[in-house]
Parts: sequence; structure tokens; C-alpha cells
Amino acid sequence: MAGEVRQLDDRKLAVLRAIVQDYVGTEEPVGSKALVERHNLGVSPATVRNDMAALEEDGYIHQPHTSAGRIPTDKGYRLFVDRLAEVKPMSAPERRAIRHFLDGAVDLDDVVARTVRLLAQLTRQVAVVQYPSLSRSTVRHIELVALAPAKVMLVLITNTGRVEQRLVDCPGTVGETVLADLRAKINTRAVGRRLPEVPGLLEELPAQFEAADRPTVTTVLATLFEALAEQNEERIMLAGTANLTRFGHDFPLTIQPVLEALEEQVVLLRLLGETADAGMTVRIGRENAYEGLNSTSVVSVGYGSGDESVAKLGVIGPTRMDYPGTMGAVRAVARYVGQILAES
Amino acid sequence: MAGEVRQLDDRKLAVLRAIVQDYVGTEEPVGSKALVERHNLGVSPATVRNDMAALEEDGYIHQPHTSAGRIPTDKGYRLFVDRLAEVKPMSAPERRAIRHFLDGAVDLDDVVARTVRLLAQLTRQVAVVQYPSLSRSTVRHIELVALAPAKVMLVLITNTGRVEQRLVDCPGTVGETVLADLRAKINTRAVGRRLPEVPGLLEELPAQFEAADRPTVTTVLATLFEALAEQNEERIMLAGTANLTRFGHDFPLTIQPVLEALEEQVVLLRLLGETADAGMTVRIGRENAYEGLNSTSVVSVGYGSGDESVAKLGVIGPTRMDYPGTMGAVRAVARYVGQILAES
DNA sequence: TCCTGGCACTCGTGTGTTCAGAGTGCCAAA
DNA sequence: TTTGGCACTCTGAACACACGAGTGCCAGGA
Repeated sequence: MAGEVRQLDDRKLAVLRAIVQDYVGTEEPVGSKALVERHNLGVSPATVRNDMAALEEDGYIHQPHTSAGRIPTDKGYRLFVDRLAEVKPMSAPERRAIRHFLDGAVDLDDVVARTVRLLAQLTRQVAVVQYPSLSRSTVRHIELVALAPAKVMLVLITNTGRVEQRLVDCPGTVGETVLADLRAKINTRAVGRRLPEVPGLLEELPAQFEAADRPTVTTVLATLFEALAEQNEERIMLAGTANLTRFGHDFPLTIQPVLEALEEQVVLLRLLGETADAGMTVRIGRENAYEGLNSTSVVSVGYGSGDESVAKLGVIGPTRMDYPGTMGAVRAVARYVGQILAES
Repeated sequence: MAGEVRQLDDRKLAVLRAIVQDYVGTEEPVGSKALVERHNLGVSPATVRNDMAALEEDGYIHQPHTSAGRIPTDKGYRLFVDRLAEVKPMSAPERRAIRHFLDGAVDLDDVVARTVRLLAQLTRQVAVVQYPSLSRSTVRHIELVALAPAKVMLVLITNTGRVEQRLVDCPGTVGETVLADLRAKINTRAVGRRLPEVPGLLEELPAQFEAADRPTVTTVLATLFEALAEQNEERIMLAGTANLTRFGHDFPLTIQPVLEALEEQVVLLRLLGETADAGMTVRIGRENAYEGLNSTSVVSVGYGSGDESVAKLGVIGPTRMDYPGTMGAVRAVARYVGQILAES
């Protein structure tokens, strides 16, 4: 009886669902009596108590102390998300509002900024949006500008509207004609290609220049390759940290590690990096690798201009969050951002 | 006796200084007895009590409740900052560390990112750094790139290393020769000039082109002027919000409005905007216009590559902060950032 | 076999009381 | 003008206590 993996019957699942819903709503441990009052389960409190005892034995719920109500555990939320919750679709007016808000954006920075604010507002939690990644995007244009005799500004423009610039210190003076030639040759080969492929396509380029110019060419190319490869420079935008204070006064001390985690771009990038490419990822409590986020859940999803995702976005909230609503909002926002990016 | 503006004698000032120092250190109201024990004032507690009564009557300190110690008021901190505190210079090792940390930066973004983290760490408070403003900087180069027959990418590079790009939709097809001509003419006139002067210098440019090309030229120029004038797009970087939790548990509820204020770029920009151009600005408690920051102090200062400041930076902390230390750190960091910018 | 009502038990929370300590204000004396 | 003394105030901690919510278990019934 004990320890065995028990097949939970429908009513036990219904009880768990009810517990999660009530606890998310009230933020207070929920007892058997209150449960049968608010949900018409068709059974008496005593029956529910038996089910609760079973659920607790299996680790889905937990009692803070004897004679208190029950609280879902991470495992309980996991079951809820996997089998009991439906993603709650946004209402038509909400969808219109999202659409309208994002349509006002003027450039990539603005799209990301608006997205993250929107997400924070919709979910009333902390929102995170990763800038479209370089590695999946393609080259729209590469520009070389002579700033000084031996200084060249390199500008890389991608199809997602992202611009990277690098200052190149050349070994010698750079002639304008050489620069023009190089610019033309690079663009002919690279435009429209994905960033990671570009280095391979430009390898034979130095050989086409006179020996005297080759050091310059290789220097410029080296910097370009660096810029192309620099995936870890991926930026992230954050909003809604003020919502942390709403997390409830039951664990206000835990707010500090969360704030610390949010300041570490690396942590956030890794967090989003763990998102599956397709579908939505929900990491609950201790499922998160970073221990500062052990009492939070992360809902994240990829978004992109076409079928493929070029970056991730998500929200971070207490494990006790409204999963269906949050997942609905995250999915809807990701979808619309993708559309916006595809249009521009 | 009462209500009159009283000239505070030296000992009263010493008492106020001692109160501020102790309160900042202990975060607890400070009483007369503890005061004479920790600072050798050469008088008895009773005397100090008399002085305290006078200071309270004049509004420099305040009692949370009868029979509690005294706490400095905003006015008290103001007097302390204006007349009693010396900016505490950084030690030589600290200065070296600052220098070394900032020297590692590779581009403007990195300089700002490092600066803000450094400042947050040094002061253990929330740090804010404004990107070097466009209006004070000068044009290093303006580049025009044809992306498509009727699409031009405009890139503006300033002497502070900042890059602004704009996508221009032209009324008709743009010839490469026209573009080259325009690029040359713009750069001849604009390079080295301050951004606000540039529009005036380019006004007569359309007249130098053939009638057929004028719509394109004016469109490009209009976008350029927009980019030049866009001062409110000034960006800000933030770090150290986790330090808010250290603010002390005496007003943990006030953390929310502060977080909200920090999320509003507009608020932060206005905050820094109020900084005097020369010298350091300290805004204490209710001196801050934004009411969410009524229980915080803002220490800010301008920084720049030369003599003039091109942007501001600062820290936000509880009114009960270590003013001499904070001011020293802010000043030192601003100075070194200025140097870094001047070198690059 | 499963559900239900009843009952005794546990334990956290909120309330009221007490007590010690810190700090003050005031006064008279030096 | 400073000082020591003294009575007074008030907060915060510690403690006791009652209340109530919630549980586990058991015996009886469908």
C-alpha cells in the first residue's frame, strides 16, 4: 500500500485540481471542508480527507503543520500542469489589445521593450524576453566605414533588424578602394546567408587581394567572424520586477535571491536556453537549476518570425501561480511577436 | 526662543553628525547615552539631551515615539551633507580596482554595463548609468547603405562610440551614385560637429541635387534629423536592485514603489536630468520629485569624455545611507568613466 | 468495497497581561 | 551653562490562554 506507485483515480485528480485552484486563488492552505463547499465534488469532507491523505502520501500535496490545510508540492503542480490544466486562451479583446500594443513598435528594440512590458502586465509577474538570436538569423548587409587611416567601423545588419558594430584597428593604412572592394566581395557572398555559415564562405577571400592588403583583410574578417560568433552576447530584457512584491508575504525573504538571479544575464540566458524549441516549457520550483529560483516557476516558449524560433521569452513567478492563464498569455504574446517580426 | 532660526553652535553640529553616523551604522534610533559612549564628546548625556531637544525643535532630528532614540530627518541629512560631511576619497587599491575593471571594456555598451555593475557593488546600492547623450556629442561618421531599391539604412556614429540606425523608406528608387554623393556631402559638412548643429548645416543640401532626386534626399535628411534630435530615446542601465532588500526591515513595504520607479525609464531620466551639470547632486528623501522615492536619496553626477559632462550617473539608496562613502564612490567612478571615454 | 458522520486530538493564531529596559524631560545644584 | 538624579513613558519580548480550523480514525451503512 505504502510507497507503491498508485494509479490515481479521477476523483483524487479532481481533488488535486481543486486544491491547486483554491490555493492559487487564496494563497492559503486549503482544508477539506472549504473544498467541498467551493467545488461541488458530490462527496463529503471525510471522503475528501481520505483522498488528501493518499495524495499526501504520494507527495502531491503537503501540510505545513498538523491541523492546517494542504498545499500543493512541486510534484503536485507538475501533475496539474501535465494532466489537469488546459491552457487558457486569451479572450478576443485581449488578443486585440496585444496586437494593437505591439503594432505600435518602431524598431527591434521597441518590439522587445513593448513585448516584455506587455507580458509583465498581462501576467502580473516578471517577464523576460531574449533578443532574437544572431545564429538563426541571416545577413542583410555588412558595411565597412573608414573612420581614420587605420580604423574601420564594421556594421553587421541582420534580417531581424539587429545591428552589431565593431571598431577594427587595422595593421596599416586602409585604402578606400580596397575597402570598397572588400565590402562588395563580402556582401556578394554573405547577404541572405545564415550567420554561422558566413565564415566558411569568406575563407578564400584574403587570397584574392594583393599581399600588401592581406593583413588588413584578415583583420577585418577576424573581427567580423567574432561578431558573427558572438552568441553569448545575446541580450535580454526584463520587466515587472515590482510584481515580486506581490508574491505574497508568506515568503518575502526569498525575494532577494530572485532579484539576484534576475540581475545575472547568464542565469537568465541559461534559464531560457533550457526551453524546448517546440512547445511551451514549464519549470516548477526545484526543477529550476538555479537554486535562487527554487521557489519560483518559469514558463517559457520560443518565438520566431517564421516557423522556427529565433529566441525565447517567458515569465517568472511564484510556484503558486495561475498556470493556465500564464501559459495562455505567454503563448499568445509569443505568437504575436513572431508575426510582427515576420512582417517587418 | 521657539520657532526662531537659531544659530547652531559647534557642539550641536557635532551631536548631529554623531547621530547621523551612528544611525547609518546601526539602523537604530540613537539615544543620548549611547552617543556619549561611542563618540567622546566631552560632555554628559544630559547635555546631549538638551542639544537634542534643540535639534528636534529645529527639525533636524525626530523621535519615532516618546522614549525612543532620535533619527535624523531629511533636513538633518541635508545639513549633514552640506556642512558636516567630507566626501570620502577612495583608497589607492580601490582606485586601481576601478581602473582595472573599467579598462577591460570592449565597446560602449560594455563600458556602461561595467560601470553600472561596479557602482552597484561599490556602494551596495542601486546604480543607474545614463548612456552618453547624443546632444552633447559630435558626429564621427554618417553612413548610408542601400538595402533594397527603395530602402536605405542610415547609420549615425558619434564620437562617444554610440551608433544609431534608422531604416528609411524612400519615395522612389535610389541610385547608387546619388547615394554616394549624398553620403559624401553629408559627411563633409557634419563630421566633427555637435549633433544639434547638424540640421542647420545641411539645410541647403537638397538644392544641390537634381529635382528628381530631391524627394529622396529630403526623406533621408528628415530621418537623419529625427535621429539627431531623438534625445528622449536616451537609454539607461540599472544594476543592484537586489540591494534593495538590504534597505533594512524597518520599511520593507516601501520597496514596491521603489521598484516601480526603477522600471520607469522616464522617471529615472528625469531624476538624472535634475542633476546639476557641475558638481555632485544629492537629493534627499522628499526632495525627490517622484513620490515613490520619498524615502530614498539619490546621489548623482555628470560624467564626460572631456571637461563637459555628456551624461549622468548615480546611485539610489535609503536616506539613511553612508553619504561620504557613496559620494566618494560616485565621484571616482564618474571620473574614471570619463577617462575611458576620452581614450576610446 | 467505498462512503459518511461523529469524535477526540493537535496545533497555529490572536489576544491580553506583565515586565524589563531604554530613553526622555525636567529640576535643582554646581 | 553643565551635570546628576529622578520620575515617567513607551516599546518589545515573553508568557498564558482560549478559539477554531483542520485532521485522523473508527464504526456503521449503502
